[in-house]
Amino acid sequence: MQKLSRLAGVSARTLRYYDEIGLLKPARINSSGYRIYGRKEVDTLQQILFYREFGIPLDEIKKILDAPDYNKAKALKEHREKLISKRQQLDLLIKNVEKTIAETEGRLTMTDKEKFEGFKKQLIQENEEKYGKEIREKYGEEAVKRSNEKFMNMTKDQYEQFCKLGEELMETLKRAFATGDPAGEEAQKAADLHRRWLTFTWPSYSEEAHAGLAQMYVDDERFTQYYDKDQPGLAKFLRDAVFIYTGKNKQQ
Amino acid sequence: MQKLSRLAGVSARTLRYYDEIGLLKPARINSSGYRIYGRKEVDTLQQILFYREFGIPLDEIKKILDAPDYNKAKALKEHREKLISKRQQLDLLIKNVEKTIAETEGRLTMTDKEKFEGFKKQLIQENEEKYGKEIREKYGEEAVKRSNEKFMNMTKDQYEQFCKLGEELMETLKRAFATGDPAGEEAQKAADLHRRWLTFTWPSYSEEAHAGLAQMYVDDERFTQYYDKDQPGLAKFLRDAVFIYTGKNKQQ
DNA sequence: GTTAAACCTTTACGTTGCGTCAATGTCAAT
DNA sequence: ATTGACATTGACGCAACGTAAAGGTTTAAC
Repeated sequence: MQKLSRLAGVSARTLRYYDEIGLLKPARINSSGYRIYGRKEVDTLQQILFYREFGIPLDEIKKILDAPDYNKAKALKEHREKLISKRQQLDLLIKNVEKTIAETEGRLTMTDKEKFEGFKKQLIQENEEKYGKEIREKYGEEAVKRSNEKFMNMTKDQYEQFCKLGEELMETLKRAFATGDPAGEEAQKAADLHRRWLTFTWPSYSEEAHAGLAQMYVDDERFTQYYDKDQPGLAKFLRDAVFIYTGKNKQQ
Repeated sequence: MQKLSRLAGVSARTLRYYDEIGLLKPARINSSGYRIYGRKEVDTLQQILFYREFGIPLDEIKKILDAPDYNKAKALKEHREKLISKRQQLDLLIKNVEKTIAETEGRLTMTDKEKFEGFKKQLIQENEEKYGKEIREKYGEEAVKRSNEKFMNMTKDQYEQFCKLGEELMETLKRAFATGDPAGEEAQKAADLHRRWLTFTWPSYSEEAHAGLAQMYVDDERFTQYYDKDQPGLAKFLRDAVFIYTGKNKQQ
């Protein structure tokens, strides 16, 4: 019965399985086919679980159970050997994986170390200086940390995509600005590119955060300066487009 | 085809399985249903094997294969984490097993330390003094070492059995001696008990060694003394019984 | 007394990565 | 035509259960 299963913390299925493989037979079976377990079976089950915790396969447990004590000790020692050799294999695997990781990173960072790695750090610092405080205040220390982590872990490929996306954004944005319509097709495409650009460095995307950042582009002059340097009004235009894109239609 | 399987060192079954799960589809299938693999597939297989060596499950490899490079590196790192946590679990298991082993041994040696452990050591010394040299000469240093090791590793239960068997042997031997017939039922029973008694401390049993030892009982006075102390002639009688038991019927 | 909830049963498929038959078909060489 | 090497699909097996499915039993509530 399930008293036993709950008592020992194993599933009923497990008991049935142990019965099936002959590891733990019930004391008797009543008229309606129910398995009835007695005190002795409880003890046996405890022993089974005891050995199972060590990861000893069930068929070996079966042997151990009806073996004298000295064989039990021997079995434990043998099992220890198996575990140890397993760990050695694991160690080897880990070593190899780490070597491979190191190599891949070596390829990525060594290829054009100054250009890529230098740029990266610089950009992070800029990122930190520019938006860090704001984002920190708005979304907490954790978010910034995760964002920087994500950026630090970017590979060269990702970084190149990121840059390309930034350029594309700028081009699209300028074309959209020429139309003058922040709800227009081009402007919305720019807003979408901006979202994709963001998700490269942001750990998670939300419309609120996106809209909030867009507003910051207008409020923070360092931002405004960056977007307006060629086309005055570009920051405001991007904000409007993003507001529409995110559904935050200016009512904030 | 099997060119590929041999080339890459995997079985044909493996290739079929990889096809089945969609991990590596052949380039095409010819008119009679044969799988044809091309250059590209060879490369892919190499990659698969590369990741497989790290113990990465096949469905993850599948994901990794059609993912960009930066995700491959990420996957490796994630896998490393898994391996490390696996190793931690293993370490825990090993620690527990070792603790248990230590406890069991503690119980065995502490229970009646002087009585059992003292006896054991004394017996080993006696054993060494008495037969050590002879056995060493006859069967080599290794055999003695293994024998002593086996004895040292005996548990209390085993030791008790060993003693009981020794007593039973003596009783049976004396009864057999009274019949005067070394080929008789009682004498052969004694010889068999002697064999069982030996296998407690001998790493392996052979009829030659058994017969050799029985002869030693007669040749070495320390042995003779032990067996003859109650019944003069007992050592000789045991030797004769063992010779018959082992089939070495005196012709040596 | 009926009915539902809780518990039991057997049967059987799914999991992972192939190994290992079995039964049968195809290709190249003798 | 035959033989041997190689191919195919299909199926079971492995460890230790989880997870239904389909149905019988017990117990408690109404």
